[in-house]
Amino acid sequence: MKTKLLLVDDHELFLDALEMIISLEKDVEVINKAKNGQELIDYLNSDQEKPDIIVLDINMPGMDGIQALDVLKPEKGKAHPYKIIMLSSMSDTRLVHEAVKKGAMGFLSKKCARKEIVQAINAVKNNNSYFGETINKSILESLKPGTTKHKSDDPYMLHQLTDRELDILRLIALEYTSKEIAEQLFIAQSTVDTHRKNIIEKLKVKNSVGLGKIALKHGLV
Amino acid sequence: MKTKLLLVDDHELFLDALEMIISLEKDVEVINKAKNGQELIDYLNSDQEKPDIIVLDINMPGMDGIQALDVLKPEKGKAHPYKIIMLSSMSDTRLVHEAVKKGAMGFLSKKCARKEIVQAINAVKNNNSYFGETINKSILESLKPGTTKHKSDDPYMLHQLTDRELDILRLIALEYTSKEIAEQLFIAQSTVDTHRKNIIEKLKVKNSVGLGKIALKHGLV
DNA sequence: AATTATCTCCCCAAAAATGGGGAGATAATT
DNA sequence: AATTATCTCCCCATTTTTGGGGAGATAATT
Repeated sequence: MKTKLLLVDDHELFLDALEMIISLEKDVEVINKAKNGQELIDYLNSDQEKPDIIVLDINMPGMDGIQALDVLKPEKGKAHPYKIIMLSSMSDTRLVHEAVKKGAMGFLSKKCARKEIVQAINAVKNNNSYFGETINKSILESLKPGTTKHKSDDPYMLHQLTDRELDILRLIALEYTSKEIAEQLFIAQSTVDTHRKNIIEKLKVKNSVGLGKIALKHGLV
Repeated sequence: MKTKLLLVDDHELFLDALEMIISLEKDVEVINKAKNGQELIDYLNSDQEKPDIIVLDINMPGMDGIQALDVLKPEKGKAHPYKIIMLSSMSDTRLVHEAVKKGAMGFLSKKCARKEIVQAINAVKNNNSYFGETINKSILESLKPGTTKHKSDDPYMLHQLTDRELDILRLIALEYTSKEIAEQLFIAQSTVDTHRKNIIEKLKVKNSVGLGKIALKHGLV
């Protein structure tokens, strides 16, 4: 029986290419491809053939890979119904930890060599986990003391903000004043100011310029 | 004689995969691959076999695709020595214009279907240009009246600033106040304020948050 | 010689943001 | 029942930014 794969990536070209690489292996077959998290979920909820392994890109518009992992979370006590290999452009340690915590069994950087993806599939197929060489290096690197990480590059930085704070942050980054934001959201200017204060505090920046930069870095604007 | 290709992308996995897709075509051959702009330039400056067509990713660390185009620019009056197809994750109209202006003959989104890359190669091989369907759509979209173009994405936007203004802009983007900037540059705070005023005016933004975003976009910080 | 650009600095006033504090309402969780 | 989180709003004062004006010094260009 061939191992059944489902590939998820928003770039069709990459998706096709990945399929070709994987199809060279004779004991593996790609049963479907999805262009975002939603398509993945929809497929799994349908009554079509279920995959053994899901290769899941992290950066996707709409529902991203990490969010998709949340949805795929198995019921308490049960094992993960699917074996998952994450793919990412950046090999960010935090992302690796996050993904593993949410049940991923493998993690590959897109910078990895072709053979790594095959190795990863074989490893995961046998219930082992696989983390690319690049990833291992970056994990070791991050364990070194004294390595200054740019806090503002933390992809989960914005998770500590509430929904409302995200609204406000976005509008600040769009160069609106507190008064304008208040008018748009039908709340008092003082409320906007309070939110602004709290966001600056939470994100550890000096002023609204810092807020704008973080919003930009995280694709909020 | 087979058409000789050189592929440039920072993701090795994608590079390998792209090579496989292209290798299915019998009149085309991939003679080399590069992982960034510098490797590309180095290869072209070496005495190794020269490619007919270069497939060039835009987003790469270090020297990106657009910068590489600058370096590859032919001497005045002469035609481009290489035919270039740009690849990009985003199909940004501005990028397309920029790339075409700098001599690219094709532009593809990574979202494109597999066959598009083949079509693009064939078109460019015969001295035609090729722009993916996705791209065409976005160009047409941008020609629609009422479509606000993002002026802040103009890569030459900062050229209108004087050296001193660039200094100030950078410090503002680093979240310093006028007073702090004045102290660092040994000038009066009023001078910094004047500069700030002028920069906001020149860059057509609403406030310092806009300045921060532009500085970030242009790698000033 | 005259113009232009740049950098510098100042005046003024209004608007906005920053940084403390507190506090009520609601909803969710423990 | 009590705690916690979130969103809302207000008070205060201070600092910073915005937006208008003008103007002198210098250097470069026409």
